[in-house]
Amino acid sequence: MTSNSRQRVYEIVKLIPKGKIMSFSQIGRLTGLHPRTVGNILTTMQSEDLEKIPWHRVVNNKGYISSIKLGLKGKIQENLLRKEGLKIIDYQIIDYEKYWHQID
DNA sequence: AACCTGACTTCGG
DNA sequence: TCCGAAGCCAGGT
Repeated sequence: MTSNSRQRVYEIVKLIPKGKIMSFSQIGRLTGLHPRTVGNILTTMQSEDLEKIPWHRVVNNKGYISSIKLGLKGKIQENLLRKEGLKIIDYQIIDYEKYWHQID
């Protein structure tokens, strides 16, 4: 079910602390969804959810802001992450390995 | 039911 | 190390 998967993804993303990041594949493992599906869910978030869920803390496996493909949203994500103290050059988070949020 | 698509990953050269 | 191709599969049409 779509909304069911969506809620599972939201629950995980909500757990990411400020200044930390998670990858699509990490979230995929925790929710049992394919990483691409996680991305699909995040692209189709309603504006009401965008305010409540720290969607900007989700990046790809290489610490790259892949939402740049969507246009403006990518720039917004970059700005939000910078506000949380991350250094980013050309949508690539510097030293991204240090910022993974691990859930065991 | 079949086919298409994508905020992804992995692998081979 | 860097790129492109191949694999992936849930959702939408």
